[in-house]
Amino acid sequence: MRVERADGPSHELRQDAARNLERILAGARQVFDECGTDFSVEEVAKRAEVGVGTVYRRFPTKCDLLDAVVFPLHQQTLEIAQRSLESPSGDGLEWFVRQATAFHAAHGLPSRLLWGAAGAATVRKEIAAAMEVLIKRAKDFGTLREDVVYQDLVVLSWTITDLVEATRRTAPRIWERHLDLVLDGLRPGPIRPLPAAVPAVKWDRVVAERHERIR
Amino acid sequence: MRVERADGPSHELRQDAARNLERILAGARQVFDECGTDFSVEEVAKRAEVGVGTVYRRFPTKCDLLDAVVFPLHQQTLEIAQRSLESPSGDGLEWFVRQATAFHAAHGLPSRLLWGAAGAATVRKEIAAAMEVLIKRAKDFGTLREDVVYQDLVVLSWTITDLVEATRRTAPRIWERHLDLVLDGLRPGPIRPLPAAVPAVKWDRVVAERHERIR
DNA sequence: CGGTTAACCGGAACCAGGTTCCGTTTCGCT
DNA sequence: AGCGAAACGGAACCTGGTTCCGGTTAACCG
Repeated sequence: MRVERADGPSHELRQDAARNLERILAGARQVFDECGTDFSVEEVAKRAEVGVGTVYRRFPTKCDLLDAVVFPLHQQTLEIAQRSLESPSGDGLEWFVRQATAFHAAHGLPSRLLWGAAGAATVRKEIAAAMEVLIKRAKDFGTLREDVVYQDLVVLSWTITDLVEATRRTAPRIWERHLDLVLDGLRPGPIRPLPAAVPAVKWDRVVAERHERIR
Repeated sequence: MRVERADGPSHELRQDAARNLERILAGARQVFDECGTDFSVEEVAKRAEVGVGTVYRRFPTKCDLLDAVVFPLHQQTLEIAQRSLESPSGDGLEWFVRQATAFHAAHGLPSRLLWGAAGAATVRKEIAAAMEVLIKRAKDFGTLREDVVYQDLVVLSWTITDLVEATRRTAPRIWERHLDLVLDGLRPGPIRPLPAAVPAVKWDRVVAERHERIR
């Protein structure tokens, strides 16, 4: 008797409401692209040519609105995981980590927000299942330490995506060097050559960009 | 003829002003301990038994106030760096990274804010100098790959401190395992045993804590 | 000491942005 | 056409950072 959530209306929307919902989503995507998470609900309403009240009936909070905008990204990450299962070789895991990170780097959303969004949990579980398979394969093929567990890979992805976020504007490829380093380890031994480091002249800008100030 | 900044008054403060400055700093430290970066200036003023206007004359913005509170942490990190120079062995670098991370874990400030604070730049340079020495020694002693550069260590510290921040409440030691992993690498080979992973029952909470929602 | 004044004080007012409220309008149905 | 539920819009509200300004006071001078 009452519509519960924006992501799963329990009854048909009235024609005008449906039209406005589309407009709101379109406007939100637009504003989000421009401002990232700093987008203002007022601005979204303006783009959608709608009152703020209308936005808020559909999305009770700014956070819900963000969830809706972000929703497709979960699905796309899952698809990367599934694609990396296709070849049964041992490097699917590494391929997945690289692809997923590159994909993440391409859009501007902090991974904490991406995976904290409502509805992310179920997708996360599916990705986890895929990763367990990838991990097993990598161990079988001898490309991964036996004592590494799923958790470690998750933590690794957290650190790498945080790095991506901090350096997107100033050194958008630095995460690749760091990932290579983590895969091989910092100790001397049988290693592959690393990608180039950031040129010294650029480094100060990289540092400045990562260090933020409040508000 | 005009006092420029709170961190370096160019003339003596009037007695009442000096007293209030102390109170404000004390209050700010207190409130910051309780609320982290969400502390409100109004609350600081209340603790200091002072009007907001008084706080704002001393610290033109909330950010400046935070800088003042955070200032001692820079110095302490530098001291860790200097202490790790004392022994001329090859493991000073690793010791420094571990100590500095542990120190960082002990207080609640995101490292981006810590190092973005005004006045951090000079300390950073001193720490960098120390790290260059530590890196050289580690390479000479054969405990560090030859192709690793200063930048890599900085990036490593960024990722590890971000991890610390994300897991402080739920898995405050997980960064140690991850650091061990990064030092040795994820590939099979001559490795040392890792610290335990997070127990499965706890893991969901760790994940939930890291994934934040907007506002 | 009283007078003078620049420095200082407090808190009301302002502003921005998220959220709520409610009188008005519109859709969908009979 | 008439009716009620659903939807609309935007003014009003709230929180928290920041600014403003009339009143107060420390410090110094005659």
